[in-house]
Amino acid sequence: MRTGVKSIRALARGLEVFKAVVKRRDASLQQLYEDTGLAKPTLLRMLKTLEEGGLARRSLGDNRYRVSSGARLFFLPPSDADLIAERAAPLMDALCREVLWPSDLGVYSDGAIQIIESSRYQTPFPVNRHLMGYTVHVLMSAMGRAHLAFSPPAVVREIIERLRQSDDPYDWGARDPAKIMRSLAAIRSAGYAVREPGYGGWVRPGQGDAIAVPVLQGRRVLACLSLSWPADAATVKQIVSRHLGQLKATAAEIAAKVAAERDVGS
Amino acid sequence: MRTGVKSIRALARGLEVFKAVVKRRDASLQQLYEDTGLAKPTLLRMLKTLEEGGLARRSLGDNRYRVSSGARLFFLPPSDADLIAERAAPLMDALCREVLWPSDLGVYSDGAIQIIESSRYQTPFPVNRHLMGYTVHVLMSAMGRAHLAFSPPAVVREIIERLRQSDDPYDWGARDPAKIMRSLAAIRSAGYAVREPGYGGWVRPGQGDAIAVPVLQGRRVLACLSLSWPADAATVKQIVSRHLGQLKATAAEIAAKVAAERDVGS
DNA sequence: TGCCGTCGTTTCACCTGGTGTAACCTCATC
DNA sequence: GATGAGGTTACACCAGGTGAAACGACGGCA
Repeated sequence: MRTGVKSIRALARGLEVFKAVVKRRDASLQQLYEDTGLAKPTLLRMLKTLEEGGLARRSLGDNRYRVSSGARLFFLPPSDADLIAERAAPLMDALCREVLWPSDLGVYSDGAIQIIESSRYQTPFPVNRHLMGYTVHVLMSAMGRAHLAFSPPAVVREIIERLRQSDDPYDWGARDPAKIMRSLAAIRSAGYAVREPGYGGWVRPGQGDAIAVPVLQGRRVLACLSLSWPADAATVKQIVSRHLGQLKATAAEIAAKVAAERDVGS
Repeated sequence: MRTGVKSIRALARGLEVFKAVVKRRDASLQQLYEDTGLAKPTLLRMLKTLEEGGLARRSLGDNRYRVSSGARLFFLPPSDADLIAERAAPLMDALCREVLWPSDLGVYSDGAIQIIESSRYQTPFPVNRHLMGYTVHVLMSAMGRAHLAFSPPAVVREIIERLRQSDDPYDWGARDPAKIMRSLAAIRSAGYAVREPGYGGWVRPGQGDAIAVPVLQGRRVLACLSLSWPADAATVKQIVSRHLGQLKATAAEIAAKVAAERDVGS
């Protein structure tokens, strides 16, 4: 993105003040003055603005500033997927710079894999963009197969059971569990998943190909990270030998970042 | 307070942008442009700033802005007391302007009444300030007695039981429940509580006096609202005849505001 | 009661920094 | 490859953000 946009000092400082109020649950002007180093008139104006914006309030009784309870309305608790996507984004960006091919991040949700982040914008190659929020099929896509292969048996059973009831032809593979189990074993020993041959028509200017690895937290698959490229540019073997290591490393970094975040939250 | 402080436009607009992003869970620049009416370069700069401040992020995959999950760190869930205090403050301010004597707002917590808001700053008379956060005794203070008198019997029993185990001499009245019950009945029929004679030494330049009424939500006492004045300025009878109506009306308004807020939250 | 120190508020003049128009670039669609 | 929509950059104007300094309110102390 290489954005040369300048930021707005007045706003940045206002946010600093807000954070300072949050940090102390209540704060006097003097304390904020000491904490932030801003001039008192400046603080007064900013706190007035925060107050009018519904983020802070000033108590009558002690003239101290507090976080407005109305502020809770602005902060709907973020989903796990949001958190993972946010931690993953810079790492995926870095990966894309090294590898040049784009990668996607997906989570299992409701019988499908949902794309929650993607670096397709970052690559100069004509792969399909507009993928965010779309879903791909568990049994057909590289990410779905990686998710299954590295999930505990109980989770796998549950997902398969769910897919048996699906009307979608792409999910009908769930009716032959034995076959699925064989592929999953192969994926586990290889360390990565490819998509079911013939699936993935969504890369338009020629067939695309993809591999996927899991983002693991203990035994749980948090998400899956894929790498895509036009099929005519390289074979799976070539890509694996060149980039599988980087892909796995990125997945591990994502897991580590999310884990670090979890600790803070508790 | 009558504050002549000016607010900061850049900050106010930045908060608007943030709210706009919150409103749509994710938003393109174009959408924010339409929603806020701000120029796009302005939006870019503000969003950049929000991003750096950890409140927003821009997804790689679709270039859309979302609320950062890091914003969660700023958000400590506000307590009920905070919410009540915030709703009550402007009403207490108004009351104080009419009546000229200050009022306090308290909630029962852990065997005592905690002062969570106060309009003592607003009154020109030399009553004790610095009350926020202090606690007063349930059986002795006007607010504590109002709390008990208008609470359901089960709650009253629980509180009395708690106070029996207190070391504080001011709580020893709990050892004669029958006497307490008689006072509570009297308070209920009068519609307001006064403090136990002799209690309330904390109004310094001469004894102070106070009456208190409950802020009711259904059968629950959310908080208690008191009105204080120097004992030599007026008798309880005079104050009751002049101001009890206003005090009760204010308590009812507080209850209504909090109830309205609750509905939004659900 | 008067003095003093602390903390909050107001004033005001400087000039930085926020602002929007206009031009430009990128990408998707047909 | 033309068209249009959405996103970004450049630039020049001047509103508006800024902090020093003065002022005011309050509490503590003796």
